[in-house]
Amino acid sequence: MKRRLPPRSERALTDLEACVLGVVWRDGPCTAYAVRRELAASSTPRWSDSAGSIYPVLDRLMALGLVAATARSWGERGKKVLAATAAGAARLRAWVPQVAAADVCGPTYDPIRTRFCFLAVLPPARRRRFLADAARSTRETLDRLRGNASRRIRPDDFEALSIHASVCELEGRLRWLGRMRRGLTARRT
Amino acid sequence: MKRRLPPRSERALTDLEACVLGVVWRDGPCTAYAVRRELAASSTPRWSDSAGSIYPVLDRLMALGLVAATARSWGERGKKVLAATAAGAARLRAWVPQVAAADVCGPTYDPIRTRFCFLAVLPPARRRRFLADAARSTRETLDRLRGNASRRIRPDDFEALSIHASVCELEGRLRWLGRMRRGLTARRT
DNA sequence: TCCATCATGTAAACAGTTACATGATTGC
DNA sequence: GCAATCATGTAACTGTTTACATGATGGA
Repeated sequence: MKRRLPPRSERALTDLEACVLGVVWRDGPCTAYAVRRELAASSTPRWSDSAGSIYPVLDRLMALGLVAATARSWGERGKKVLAATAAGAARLRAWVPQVAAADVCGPTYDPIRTRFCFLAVLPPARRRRFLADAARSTRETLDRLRGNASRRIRPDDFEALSIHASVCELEGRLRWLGRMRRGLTARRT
Repeated sequence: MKRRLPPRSERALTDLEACVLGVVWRDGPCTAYAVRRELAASSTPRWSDSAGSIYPVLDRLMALGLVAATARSWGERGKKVLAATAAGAARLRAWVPQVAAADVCGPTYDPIRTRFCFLAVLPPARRRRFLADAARSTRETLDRLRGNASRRIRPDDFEALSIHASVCELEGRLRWLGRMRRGLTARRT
């Protein structure tokens, strides 16, 4: 029984690893706590803000030599100030442009769409309600995002600019939901 | 040290569990293998088509009484024909409309957007290339999806209709990428 | 003085992936 | 006869989450 998983140093970074590396590169020098807060505040809460995920990832990045820590005295345990190394920046530069590969550019996973696939399980009246609820909830999020996006954004603040991506995505979803709604209503008569 | 995770029967279904339940409900009676093929063929390959994920999930669903299996003789191990129980259909009916809750209606996780957030790590010329590559790759996927969506779709085939959601999403992404591209180019001069 | 926030971690549980393993059936 | 597909699973691993645990700092 031969297991030959490639050693970690040869494997591609996971999205979480790359993301943490990116935050350290962009915001560093900073503490692990700050990274955690940053990820939690992200408009897409893909990852939990738990310590249990960030610290192991940072340990891995340090073992790979992509992130370096310098100790500062603080309290009993001290604190570590993190920064991306030159190798870390290079690794990030290699990771970012990988868009053609695999399924990076395909449709994303959308819980609404997944639920919609099984809409036949609901009676017709509740199908319409589903679409109405989804549209309302999406519109609420959209309004909130538009509020954030209307601020003045520096042209190199790519994270802030990325809010526009979410806006366009949700606008697309609303168009789709509207179409589906009209489809259901048309058939009702 | 008290660990009190709620017992499985009280916990909400994960999206994968609900999805497998949904496929069994919709396509059943069918084998586990057919469910696996179905998930693999899904336009959003969120989950791998591996046996190692499907069989444990089906075991859990059976333990919960949401899916029932009847054995058929086939080869040495036999085969199991699966179908959703009444409780399974009820559970699915409860799961589908949960759209207001939590982050179901927020922006999805988009690897492109995540990469974009760290675009500052690239020199300006490569930033433009990133956007061009992402747009080309997205357009390719979009053309393929539009091909599928142009077929005649029965009005209650919600899975087929859900392709339109992916189309709208990718159209939204293209609009965003175009805007970002113009933004970069404008500043270049 | 007390509370929110800053700060660092660990242990257990769990979900999901990868790789391995086996065999039957069907069509060329 | 052989390859593709149908069919069912297991074992090891790994990444992530949940919950627990501790303590410092600074402001009300």
